[in-house]
Amino acid sequence: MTAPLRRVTQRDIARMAGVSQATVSLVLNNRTDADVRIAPETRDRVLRVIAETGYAADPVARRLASRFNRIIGVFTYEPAFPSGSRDFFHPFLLGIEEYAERVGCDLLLFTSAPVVDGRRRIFHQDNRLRLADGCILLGREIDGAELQRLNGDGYPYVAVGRRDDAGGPVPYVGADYAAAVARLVEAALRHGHRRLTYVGMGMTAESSQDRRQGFGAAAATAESARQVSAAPGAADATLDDLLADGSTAAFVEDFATAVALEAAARRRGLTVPGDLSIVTLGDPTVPVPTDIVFTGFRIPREEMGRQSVEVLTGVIDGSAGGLQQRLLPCELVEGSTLGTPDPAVDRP
Amino acid sequence: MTAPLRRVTQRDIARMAGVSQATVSLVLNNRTDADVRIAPETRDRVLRVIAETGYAADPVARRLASRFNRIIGVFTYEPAFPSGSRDFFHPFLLGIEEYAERVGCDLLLFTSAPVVDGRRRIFHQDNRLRLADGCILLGREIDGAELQRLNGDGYPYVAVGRRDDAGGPVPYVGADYAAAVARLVEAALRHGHRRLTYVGMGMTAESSQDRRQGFGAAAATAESARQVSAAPGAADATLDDLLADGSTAAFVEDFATAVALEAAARRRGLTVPGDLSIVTLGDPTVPVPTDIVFTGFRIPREEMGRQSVEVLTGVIDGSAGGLQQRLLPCELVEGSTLGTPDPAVDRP
DNA sequence: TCGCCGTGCTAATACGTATTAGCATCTATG
DNA sequence: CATAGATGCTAATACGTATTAGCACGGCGA
Repeated sequence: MTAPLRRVTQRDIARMAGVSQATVSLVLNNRTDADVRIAPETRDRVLRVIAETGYAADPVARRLASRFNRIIGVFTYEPAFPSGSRDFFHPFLLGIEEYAERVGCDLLLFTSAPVVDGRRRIFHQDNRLRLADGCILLGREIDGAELQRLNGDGYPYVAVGRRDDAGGPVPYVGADYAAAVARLVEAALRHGHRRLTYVGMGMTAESSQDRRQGFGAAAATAESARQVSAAPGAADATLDDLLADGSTAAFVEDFATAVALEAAARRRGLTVPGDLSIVTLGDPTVPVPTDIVFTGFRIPREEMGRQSVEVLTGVIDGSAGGLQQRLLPCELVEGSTLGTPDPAVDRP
Repeated sequence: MTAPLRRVTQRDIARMAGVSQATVSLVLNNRTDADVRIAPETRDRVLRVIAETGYAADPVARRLASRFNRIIGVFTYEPAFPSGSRDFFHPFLLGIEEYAERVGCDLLLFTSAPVVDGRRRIFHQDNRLRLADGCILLGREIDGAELQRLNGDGYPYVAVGRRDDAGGPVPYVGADYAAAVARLVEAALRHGHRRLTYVGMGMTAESSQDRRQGFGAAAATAESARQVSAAPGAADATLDDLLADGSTAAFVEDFATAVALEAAARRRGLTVPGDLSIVTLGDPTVPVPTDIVFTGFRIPREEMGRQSVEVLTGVIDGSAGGLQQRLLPCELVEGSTLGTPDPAVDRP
């Protein structure tokens, strides 16, 4: 083991080439402004020494001196790994990674952010946000107070998924849930469904609100359009509720709940979609094994990742005018769980 | 939009608290050495101002001044995303992420490294390795010259997967392929197989060498133990070759090749494992759909990721003595493709 | 009274780069 | 031959933090 030799610096290069440190920096950055002139021989000499030594500028010092780092931060607003939802977030990361590579940025995952009260916190004692030029926020729910603080600090960021204003507009790249749900509702109406039920997970997350709003708007002409809440574990109770209401189509926010509901229906001898149509409203957030292809839609996760980087770079260099909020369309999935309801019969 | 307000610095805090910048730094770092003393009242005053302003030290400046960054770099030595192998590498990343979180480090993905001649390069014009305190290297094949350079520079790194020396020992966390393959060969011998064939992908990667070595050592007592090379596309030719040789068991390095081989055998009316046993030597590196559970082993990818971070932190702070090379055991998979060979019959 | 020590803090400097004002030197021009 | 302008480079400084030598002050013992 040799002693950790000191890093080669611009000073060393300068000494070797017989110039000043400033000249090395100018050559390195290929500055050719009108008021910065380097003789070709000098430039070559410096470049030769750089090549010989294999010198590379220290990015940390560079960042301190100038303004940017070419680093994009990624903050995952979910409890620690390993968690069931990690597969759900992976495609976002792939898109982010792909676009970051294209624009020549490195990606900093803020794995060091501590978990307090079951969720990650951006702001804490030893906040490291500034390592990156800007940050992408991932997660089902994002604390509005933290968004507000980011806005206040003028820190460049983009949320993946639409977010309500928080002390100003929040830049985001989201999925157009409202439109996707509306199209599914319309499809159900065309199939002859008249009593629809939205089976949701909660009310707070923007992604839930958007789905509910799309449902409510599109189902306005139906005979009945209710919204209830349910969890995967309560599938039987949910099924009872649907049957009691006479609903023929369930729009289920959570994929796992849809799977459980279908299984419960089958156990009772009901057919899907004959006795009950089940529509899912997005990809599984936790892994659920099933052989059935549910009718529903797909969230353009990779594309959202890509575009979030695109928007972020715009926010960082200030070139993003009003284009800081985007909603991407979701692709509908033609599954086997939405169909024409059987003529009403007395059900047990 | 407000003008991008200047960052709050220690100077600002110092001014507000009526102390010097140095004092702020000392308070912030909770220094309580014998020769550094801060009166409790002063400390409280500074801390109060810090809390009020929400100040957080700039990690970049901190890194420039001190030595460490609490950033672990991850270099993926594969061509750009999207590539088929990304799912193979995901579990490594999960392990890395998990352990990084535990030790409070952030993760820097070097997505900016350019691809030259079909592979990523660590060293290039605008080398950013120094952003991180150390680096984890991922990839099937890693350029020995680059490892040598890392060793020469004294840059802390760890390879995931065993690597040959390169101007010195290479720190790594690998999988013990030799032992895993040897156990599978022994199982085949116990089943009565006498003519074995290793179906490989190449000779250069260390992971291939280790498997071949384990095969060769354990199969020494067999009547015949050959090694051939093959690709998934040439499954029929490979099958011909196996039958001509009279091999009853194929040890297939590449998962996709194993799947193709089984399909080819089935098309010819052969049974697996009756007519031919097929053993796989690791997880799929590209996604291959199959319903069959192949006998083989599982690479402890998440654990390798975790331990690579552990080793790296040791290398960085110099506390890792001789423990810089680890081989982890692979878990055997009891599949349905290794069995007792049918009594030899004339095959078409 | 002097020296000594402990206490609490600050001034100065280093880290490695980018930027800018400006100093020499040389050439062209009147 | 004085001067203006172009050319090629450097000195100085900023970025924000960590570290260290050392200053000022008060109390205490001799």
